[in-house]
Amino acid sequence: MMVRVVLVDDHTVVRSGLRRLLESHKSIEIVAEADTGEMAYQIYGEVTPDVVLMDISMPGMGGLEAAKRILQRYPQAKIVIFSMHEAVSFAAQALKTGVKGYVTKTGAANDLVQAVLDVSKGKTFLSQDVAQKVALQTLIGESNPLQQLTSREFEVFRLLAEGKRVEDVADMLKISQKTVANYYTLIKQKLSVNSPVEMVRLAMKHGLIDTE
Amino acid sequence: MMVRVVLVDDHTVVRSGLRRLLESHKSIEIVAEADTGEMAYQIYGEVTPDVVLMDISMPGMGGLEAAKRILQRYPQAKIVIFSMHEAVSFAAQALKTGVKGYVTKTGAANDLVQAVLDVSKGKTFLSQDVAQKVALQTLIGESNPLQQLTSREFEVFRLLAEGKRVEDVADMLKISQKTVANYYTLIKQKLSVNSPVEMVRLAMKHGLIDTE
DNA sequence: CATGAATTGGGAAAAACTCCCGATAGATTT
DNA sequence: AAATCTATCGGGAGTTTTTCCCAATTCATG
Repeated sequence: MMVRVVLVDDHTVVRSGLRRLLESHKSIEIVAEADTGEMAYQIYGEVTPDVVLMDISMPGMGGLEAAKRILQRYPQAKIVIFSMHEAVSFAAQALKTGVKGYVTKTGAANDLVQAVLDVSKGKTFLSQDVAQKVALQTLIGESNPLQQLTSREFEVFRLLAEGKRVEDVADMLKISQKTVANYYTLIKQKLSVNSPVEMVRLAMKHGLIDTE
Repeated sequence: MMVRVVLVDDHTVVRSGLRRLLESHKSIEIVAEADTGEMAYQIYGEVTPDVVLMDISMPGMGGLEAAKRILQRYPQAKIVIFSMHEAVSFAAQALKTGVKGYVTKTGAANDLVQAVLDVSKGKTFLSQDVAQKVALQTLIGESNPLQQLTSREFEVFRLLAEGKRVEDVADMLKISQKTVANYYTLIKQKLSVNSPVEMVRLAMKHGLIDTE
């Protein structure tokens, strides 16, 4: 029984690599590829694959947004998110949207195959490195305030913490500056930060931006 | 010939420890102690010691401010600053005020004795760990933009980089918010930082705040 | 279908930031 | 000793940001 997979990533080279990697496993078959979230949604309807493997960061609608759309239309869809971010918060955001697997690019190569296979069987998969961090945080009893943020708030927070100005964020998300400014205020309240500096440090602490 | 020393630190316990440490050396004699910068200044006039060993961080007028006052009145005073900060910038700020020695608390215990003895002989003393960093920075040709800041600007920068709000800084330094705001603008220009993120990175890079 | 959460943004006041300027006090130079 | 320079401190005023309040949609879920 083959596991039929759709590959979604905006980089052709990466798709080729992933295809090779996955197909080296005899029970996995790549039935289609897409290079945007929009296309992924469309293709899903056409081929109804067993699993969608999707990059989290893509121009236009990102991986999470695309996943959300697909899940909305096909609630039983099995999606694995493939991400460069090892931060717990990203995985949390992803899993909250309903995807079944979260794999980091830095993890073991076999993780990817495992994730696809596990998810195809109805299991959930989370990369070792992320699982490790979550476990530690939990055991230490350290709470992650970023969990309180909604998907959109998280996005805005991340961009602002990177140093983007309110105006830039508004442009990037195609919403008004007013909205971003309002989110900004809301986020600061939710996270109890009083200054932009504290916000940046919080983001650094949680690995959203690099310390350097 | 005994070296007559005045000890300045706001923590009684620390003073006791330092006294013990220094007096274990037969040629050092603690002739007085002070727990504030103000008192240090006053005592200096009364006992005119050979060396003043002063903690950099004390409530009220800090160690550097106190050193400045003493040096202003007694330009030949020999002062050793004792600090928790290993960052080059702190040492630079200290030496710029005219103190003769800078010793870190994390350095070797013997450094302290050595610093007092060296300075009493008219030499200058700088902790090994700091010297090491300075040397590396110099050899690598890396410049330290924080050097451009005046003493007060540096102070304001440090507090802001820690996440304090303009208002908090104004309260702490007992100056108006207006002044802090003006400094803030000036500092950003001098350091060419455009966002809080850059400010935090710069401060981290130079060890003013922890990486975490 | 109703309720609630999430997303979006307007209006208006408050706060922050910027830029320019002046005052003072010490230090340095001539 | 007088003039100059630098650091520190803040006012004025204009611009920008932030805040707070509120409302319209959309969408999911009970």
